[in-house]
Amino acid sequence: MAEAGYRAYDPLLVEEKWYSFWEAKGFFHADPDSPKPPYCIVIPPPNITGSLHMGHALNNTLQDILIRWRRMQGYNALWMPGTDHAGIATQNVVERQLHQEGLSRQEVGREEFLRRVWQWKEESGGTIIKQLKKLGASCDWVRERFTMDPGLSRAVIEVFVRLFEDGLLYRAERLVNWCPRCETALSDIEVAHEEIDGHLWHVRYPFADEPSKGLVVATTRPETILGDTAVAVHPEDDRYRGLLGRTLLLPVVGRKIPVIADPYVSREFGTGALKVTPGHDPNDFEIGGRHGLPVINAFSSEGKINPAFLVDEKGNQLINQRAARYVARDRYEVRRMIVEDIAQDGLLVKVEPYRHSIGHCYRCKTHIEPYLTPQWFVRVKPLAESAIRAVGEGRVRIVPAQWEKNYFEWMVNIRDWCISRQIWWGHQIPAWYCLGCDKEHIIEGGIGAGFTAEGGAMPGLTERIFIILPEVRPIVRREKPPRCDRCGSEELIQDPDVLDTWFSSALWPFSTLGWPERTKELQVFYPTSVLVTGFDILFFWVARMIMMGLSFVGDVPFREVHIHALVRDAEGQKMSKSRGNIIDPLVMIDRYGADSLRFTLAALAVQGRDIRLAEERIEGYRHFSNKLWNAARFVLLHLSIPHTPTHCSLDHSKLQLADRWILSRLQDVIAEVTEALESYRFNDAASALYQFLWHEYCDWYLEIVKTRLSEEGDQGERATGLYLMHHILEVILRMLHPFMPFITEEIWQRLPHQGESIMVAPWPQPDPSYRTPEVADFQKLMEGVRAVRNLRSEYQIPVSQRLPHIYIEPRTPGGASILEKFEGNFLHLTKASELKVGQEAPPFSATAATPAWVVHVPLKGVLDLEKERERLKREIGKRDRVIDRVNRKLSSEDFLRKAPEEVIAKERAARREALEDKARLQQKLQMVEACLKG
RNA sequence: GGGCGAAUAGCUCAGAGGGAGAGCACCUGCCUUACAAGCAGGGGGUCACAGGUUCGAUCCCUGUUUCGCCCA
Repeated sequence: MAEAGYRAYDPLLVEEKWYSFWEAKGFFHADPDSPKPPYCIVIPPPNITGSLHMGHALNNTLQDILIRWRRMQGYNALWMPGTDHAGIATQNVVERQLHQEGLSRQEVGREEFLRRVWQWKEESGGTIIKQLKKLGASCDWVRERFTMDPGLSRAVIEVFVRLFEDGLLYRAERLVNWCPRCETALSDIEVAHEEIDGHLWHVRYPFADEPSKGLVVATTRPETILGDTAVAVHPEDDRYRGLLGRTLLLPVVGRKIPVIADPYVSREFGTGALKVTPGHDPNDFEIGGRHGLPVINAFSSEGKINPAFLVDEKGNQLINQRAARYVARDRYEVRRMIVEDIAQDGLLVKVEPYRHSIGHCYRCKTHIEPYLTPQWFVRVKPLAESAIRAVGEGRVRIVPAQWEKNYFEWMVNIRDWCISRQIWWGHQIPAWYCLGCDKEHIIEGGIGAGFTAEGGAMPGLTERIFIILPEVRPIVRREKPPRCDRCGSEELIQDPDVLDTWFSSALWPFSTLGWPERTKELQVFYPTSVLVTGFDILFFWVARMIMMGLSFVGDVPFREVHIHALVRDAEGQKMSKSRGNIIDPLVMIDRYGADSLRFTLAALAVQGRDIRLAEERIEGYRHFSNKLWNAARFVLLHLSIPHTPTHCSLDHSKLQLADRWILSRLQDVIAEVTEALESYRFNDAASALYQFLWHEYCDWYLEIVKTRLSEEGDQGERATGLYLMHHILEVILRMLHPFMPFITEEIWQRLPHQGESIMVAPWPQPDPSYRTPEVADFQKLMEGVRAVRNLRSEYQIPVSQRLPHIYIEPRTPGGASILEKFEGNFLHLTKASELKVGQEAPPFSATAATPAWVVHVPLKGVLDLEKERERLKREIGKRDRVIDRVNRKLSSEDFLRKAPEEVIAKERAARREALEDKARLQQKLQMVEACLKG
């Protein structure tokens, strides 16, 4: 007898082996010259700084399920993998390393810094790829791409230049979202708004000509007083009408500022008087623009106080002893100092607690500062229009469709996209500036581009630093031009900024396929079939890919977008390191195997609801892996019995009811699972397989087959049973493979099989000729078996104690013949010795009724009459409740007149059945009561 | 402030205009020739609240409450 394996499945022993096998065989590779129809998914590229978290695990499990399924269906399935250079995140990592050496990136210089980033990427950037392999991801790894690869970088430059040439790119000075810690601009969507508990400070701004009186304004940001250039009131606010045109003295600074009228001001908020800080608030910037107010940058790029704020209304520097203390201190420290100083001056009227929402950097959580700097922007509106149409017309289908609404909402209100970042790691902007003819707009010295903190060069700088003013005339080219077109000067400097990482991500579906080259891959696989992602990057990524794909390839990047859930912890909290509620997928894989983790995620992936994951769930699904493993062991044990043919074919004449039942159910399940996958209902597919394998194949079919295997019976029937239990298992394995690739391969390889691997075996197709109405008969028999088992359990008769007789009265025509065909199985499943059909049962027996049968189990000597009486009363009570409910319906004229025929018939049948049950049970009850008396 | 979603068994969640379901947990009995990570059986829910539509609502509509998310 062949070794059928250990009793409990151990994933660690097999997973790595099979992954290497698949990879070595080249099963992951998609050949563009294949005649098969293409199916393509591009991976949402994980950050090179990333480590596999549960979100990745879910996202990539779902993609792998789709890819493996389609591959088995005969598609030329390409899962395009790669990673994202993650500009800010990666730069942060390497900067931290430098700091540990006591260095800054400015000190080592751009070239050396980038060398170090690349070195870090080579050493650590592949971590997440290895982790994806542990998960079982069947990506075409030989095609792996990185957003900073030469090819992809070329695509980035190409798109930038074309956008510029089409007038869709511009460089301008705008109030942008600035992270003072990362020291770079961010786009609007990289800012996360969060409510925090703050204060509302009411501050009196004295009149210049009457300092004992003044105007009270309310502010949540007293530190921005330094940049105030006016106080605004609503033009129709009677309280302040007389104050228009008067001059106020700016607290702490002493600068003179006017009172102006602007309809933007809310009369209800605070005091109805608004301090206007055009340099530090987008709305104030607008107001300032309307009134020609000066804009003061009170902060440096690090969020510290800029000496430039010390100016009077004519722009002259002011020397103010007290205010000078603020310089070069952090904005929040200065807030405290200013509040103190204002209080000292008697200008602090009151402070009230106030909850408001403020922007945080999505990378480092630092409070965002609106900050006036020159940046590059994409004019997105024209691009968005075609992208809106693509979804509106269904050329891109978003699943579940509810997300389309969010998509439209955002796209319609889209604003220009700030794409320049003041960091070094990324695609440097292909724009050059001429030191010959444009010199007046370029200032040498300072830090970064276009802004300055303390001014002057930092010690140890190794390269020239330029401030490039908004008025500069950029020369945008695919390569560095040898000389200026305008003046012929060879002194050209490249824009020091790099592009938003999402700019290169937006090109991912076509840049990875070789664009701008017209590659075979692009022809075959573009548009890709589906994009699988979380809703958190719908705007960051999905929308932008649609825009870019339409503009540059002329077609949508993918035909469908499947938006899946976010993985939360058992309490519904977002998993995060700071909360300490992380469930690490790698730990779970080590503990339970990748298959169990994958199956769990698929089973919980319900559309439109987040996943609450607890380790117990994964543990629970490990039991499912084990169940599968043991079912396979059972099959293998019997297949290896000597003289048993393992390649026998199906002899239809030998099929028994149970065989026809399981075959019929198998066709249903194949259809169900396939259909669920087609509509991204992973949970439905998973639970259909779970239910079928465990509760139909194992609980019933394998149990039934045992009777045939243990008998010295008909060799043909025995062979059919062996064949079918193998066949059904093999089909289940193929359907489970996309969900649980490792265990299914391990079992499949042990079973007699054709082909090299289950991962390239065909996906099963339902065969309607196996469907049979006898399924209903089988279900009746199952109910009969359950009725007997229930009586057994009620009377606590152990399975080891055989029941000598079971009496069954069929209640439906043909019942006796169904039973006859099933007699042997019935006896085996109930552990009984003899079935008596249609005969009167002896008096001391327990009775139960199902729709098809009345079952009596003789229990002379065991039957507790008192107990049986109570049980029968309970059963009768159940029937009474049904009769009551149905009678209420059937006695309603309206119901009889308006309800559909089938419903009425169904109710009538239910009543008839309940009444019959009740009559029989009552008869039985009378007998029991008679015995009790006698 | 605007928008979206959710509320069903102790927990996590499916579900459908006509008999309330699953998994886990719980209770009872079982080492029945694959599996105790198992087998068999069982208890348990005013389907958030209030109205409306309907012969019939847990499901559809309206409102309320609570919670979550997104945007401003």
